[in-house]
Amino acid sequence: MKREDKFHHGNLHAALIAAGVEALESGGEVSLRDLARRVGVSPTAAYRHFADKSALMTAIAETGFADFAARMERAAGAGQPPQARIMDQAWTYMTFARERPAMFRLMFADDLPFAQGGTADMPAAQHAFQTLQETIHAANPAADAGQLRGGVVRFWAALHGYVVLYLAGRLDNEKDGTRAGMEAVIGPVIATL
Amino acid sequence: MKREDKFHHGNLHAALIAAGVEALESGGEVSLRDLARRVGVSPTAAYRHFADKSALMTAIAETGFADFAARMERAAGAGQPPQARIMDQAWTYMTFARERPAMFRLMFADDLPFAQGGTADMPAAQHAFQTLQETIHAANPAADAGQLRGGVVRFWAALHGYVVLYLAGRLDNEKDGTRAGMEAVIGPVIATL
DNA sequence: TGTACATCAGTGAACGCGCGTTCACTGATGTAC
DNA sequence: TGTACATCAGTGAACGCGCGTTCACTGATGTAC
Repeated sequence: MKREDKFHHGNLHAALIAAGVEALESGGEVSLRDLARRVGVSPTAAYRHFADKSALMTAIAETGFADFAARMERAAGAGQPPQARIMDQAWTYMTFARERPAMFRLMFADDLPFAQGGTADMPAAQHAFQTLQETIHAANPAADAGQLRGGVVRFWAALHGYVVLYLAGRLDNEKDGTRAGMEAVIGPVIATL
Repeated sequence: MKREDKFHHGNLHAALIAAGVEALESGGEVSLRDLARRVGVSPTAAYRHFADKSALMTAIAETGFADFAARMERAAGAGQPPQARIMDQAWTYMTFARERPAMFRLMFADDLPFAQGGTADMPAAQHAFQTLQETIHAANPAADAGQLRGGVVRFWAALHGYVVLYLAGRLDNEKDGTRAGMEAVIGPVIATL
């Protein structure tokens, strides 16, 4: 047992985050009081570990980015030609959003402090972004920095928009939810990189 | 004065929607009670005109789509070659989102009843979509139905993703907020249509 | 090894708030004769 | 033209809820001598 496995008390920090993850998986809104309840602790106790609610939410989002980055990295190493690896990452992105929609929304919410000025202080998010960037660079090694960035943003926007519209029920969910459906839409964008 | 311009009471339906639009422009969350307050009426009165809060929110979103569709149609008729008209629509989309971010978020929220199963019962939304579809069709008259739909979804996803990431502060807001910045990213997607 | 004490992770109660919705009602409007 | 009446858009009070956050506190842990 590690030092963090103390029973009587302690480890509340991690427990609150875990409860938050759980709450996100099982639906809607996450409240600080509810997380305290799940952990079996008074609401006040959370303030010993987080400055306020948004700090807690940021920490929860961070675990989402960690999972996300790990999946993206796995996908990036899988296929053979860069284009196929990019498509694998696209499907991974889509799959993550479908499996953990509430977490996905939190990660890309715009009312959290870390949203301002990008995710500079969110290493896992940076990591996922870089993984993608490297694969896109591999697909077109001759590209200069500007072209590369333009390509990354283009691909990311297309993919993110597709996923977001899908989650919002704005696409044809039967067809567009399949890998083939996604490839038909995203494929030509990859070809522009 | 029309029949709807009654003073003493009446016209609450329109007044509540107008208050909702106003509340959205001036920031965050919209509550039914707050709208009633703005109009100078008891919260209960709203239920004479809307089944519940989400019906009110849907009506508010509807006015957003009406404005949006009108702007999109104007943009579609402006430039000369189809590609230029498509880009005009892209910039219009982006501009709408920047000018009315809270309304934009409401329109594309996924927790409103109309989100389920697309926006079939939201004529203005359909209208905007069709305007875009027609311009894209004009850009490639030889496309069959499947190709056309694929193209529309591709363009829409790229554009929507770009705008959403922009609003969430995930892009380089200085550069990507300009028309030139957007064109560099979106242009190659238009070329795939 | 045993005692004194500082530290600090927790508690419990409260503050002040706003929300969506329901209830029984009132009082002005407009129609029928 | 005047009266009786039904309609229906509003009111006011309440229900029950949950929220984030602050306050003064307690009681277990671990360190110093």
